[in-house]
Amino acid sequence: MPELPEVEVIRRALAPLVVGRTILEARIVEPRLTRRRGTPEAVAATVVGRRIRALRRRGKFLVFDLGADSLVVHLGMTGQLLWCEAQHGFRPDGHTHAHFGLSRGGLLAYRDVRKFGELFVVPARTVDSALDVGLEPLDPVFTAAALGGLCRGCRGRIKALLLDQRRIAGIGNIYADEALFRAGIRPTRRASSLRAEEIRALRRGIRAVLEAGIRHRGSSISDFRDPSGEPGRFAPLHRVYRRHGRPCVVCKTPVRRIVLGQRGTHFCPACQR
DNA sequence: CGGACAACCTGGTTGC
DNA sequence: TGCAACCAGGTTGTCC
Repeated sequence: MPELPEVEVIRRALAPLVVGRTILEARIVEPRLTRRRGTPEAVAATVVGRRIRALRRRGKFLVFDLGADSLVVHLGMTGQLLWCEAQHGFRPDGHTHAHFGLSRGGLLAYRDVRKFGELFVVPARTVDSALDVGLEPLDPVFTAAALGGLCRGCRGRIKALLLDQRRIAGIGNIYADEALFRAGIRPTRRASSLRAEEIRALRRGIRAVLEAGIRHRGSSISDFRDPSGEPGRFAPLHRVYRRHGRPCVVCKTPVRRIVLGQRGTHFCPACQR
């Protein structure tokens, strides 16, 4: 569910609501949430009493800046962060695994059907090393030269490179397929075989599709919701993702689906070489 | 290093 | 209608 655009949509919606508020209460009821590091009790004890200074995004991670420490949230496949302006309107269901009561009555709930998401606290100055993710594709540092360098140093397939969070941060299965379609590149190509012109097209395709995803408030296949519970509107605009068997929007050739690295992979066999 | 695979979870869809 | 099989936006660990 949540790739870079969805996480960014959540960040933009949540930041004006939570920044400046103090965490008054933290309830983490599903211990799996903190499996990576810490315990529910330790995380809760660290965040209570702290003011949220900023809300940032790094790849698919949301980072709540609490001063000396940062609270990090990853939404896995089905994680949601839902906002309740008034705490008495909070109606947790069986999939609501944590909630945070904030000053001025706000409440932030974490809901996650499949429980692949996680939540942990790290010292603020160690966030970067703890997350260990690569280039932000929407940052100025993500140049054609930078992407070219990654491609040259990679013997695998280009789609695998796009999905490798330690090289490029935030691209998931939907946006990888969509970016490769826009660039006219077959997902099975060896990354090191891309020519300079293809690398420029890929960089453009990646940025364009991520920006479009954000502009349309995310891709909701089934679970994605923004903090107010609204689904995104980008899914109907996907050009290849889960459109196998249907005509390519450009050339009418049927879109194909293959499995690459255990992930469903969609492309137009005519447009993508 | 790359690739194949299983595992972690739950629910929706498909096909017999 | 019932039920099994398969699929899913992600990540990690193991093995070869």
